[in-house]
Order: sequence, then structure tokens, then C-alpha cells
Amino acid sequence: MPRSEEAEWWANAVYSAIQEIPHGKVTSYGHIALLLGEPQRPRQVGVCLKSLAGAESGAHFNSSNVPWQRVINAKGMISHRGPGSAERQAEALATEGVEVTRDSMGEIYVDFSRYGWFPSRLPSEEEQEADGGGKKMDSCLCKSHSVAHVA
DNA sequence: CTGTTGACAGCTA
DNA sequence: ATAGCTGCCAACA
Repeated sequence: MPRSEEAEWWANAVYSAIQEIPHGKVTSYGHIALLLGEPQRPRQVGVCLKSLAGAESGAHFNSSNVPWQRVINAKGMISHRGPGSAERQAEALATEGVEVTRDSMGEIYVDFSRYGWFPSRLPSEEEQEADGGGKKMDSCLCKSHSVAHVA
């Protein structure tokens, strides 16, 4: 299948998955990729977020209906991609009650053990598998990172 | 058109 | 604990 369609499917899936992240919770780029069945493409998740339409664009998926601020890297750190970007993300998270911390380097972190959201399956997908099969879901594979940066 | 650069992450040394 | 490699692929110089 054509690459453009593939890319469109991917972007659509990424945005949809991110919309499943509960208010006040955060997850990682890698986990979004994992939920989509593409564990080796966490970078492409970031690529999609980079091109997320603005709130006033009128696009189906835009920065006002896609909680982009709830996606951070696997270390629990808010990746910087431009001047002040990490600050804005931290502020957006603080608005929804997520407490952030900073290390000596000024890097901003979120404690996954408190705000992490790492379900093994996308909530919407669980509904689809609602057939009689005794498929037990392995609850949650929370990576209790315990915020490594203990120094 | 080739080479680099990323909103990343896991493995290796 | 830290640094370097590798996989991935779109955007850009």
C-alpha cells in the first residue's frame, strides 16, 4: 500500500491513542507505539505530534482535542524541542494536576509511579475483543521507573 | 539525490 | 551509571 496512506493511518492511530490518555496522567512515546503494535517506532510518534495541527486549524485532530502534553519520553522527562517548549508542556501538565520536578540540569520530570498510564491494551480495543473468548487481560504493565534520576 | 537530524527507546560494552 | 549503536522513517539542507 502507498506510503501516504500508511502515514495517514499512523498519524490517525497516534492521535486517537493519545486521546485515550486520562486527564492528569502521562505516558511515553514508546508506549504509544507499543499500543499501536509498532514497538520499534517511538520516533514516528514524535513526528506525528510535531505536525499536529493547531487549535484553530479546524482539523479533526488538533492541539485542543489531542492531549499532546501527556506524552513524554521513557525516562519520564519532558523532551525539549525548541526554546520554552518544555516549559509550556510542564505548565499544561500542572494545569491538570500533574506535579513536575526538575533536576540540577533544569530538566523537567514527571513521576511515572504517580502519574504514569501504561495499559497493555488500548481501552477502545478491549471493547472490540468483547467476544466470549476467555482472553484475560494482563491488567497493567506499569514500569515503576521509580524516577531513576536519584543521583 | 545523498546526508543529517530528530517530540524515542532498547541493547551492548 | 554512562556512552555508543541500531532500528525507524519523515522532514530538511
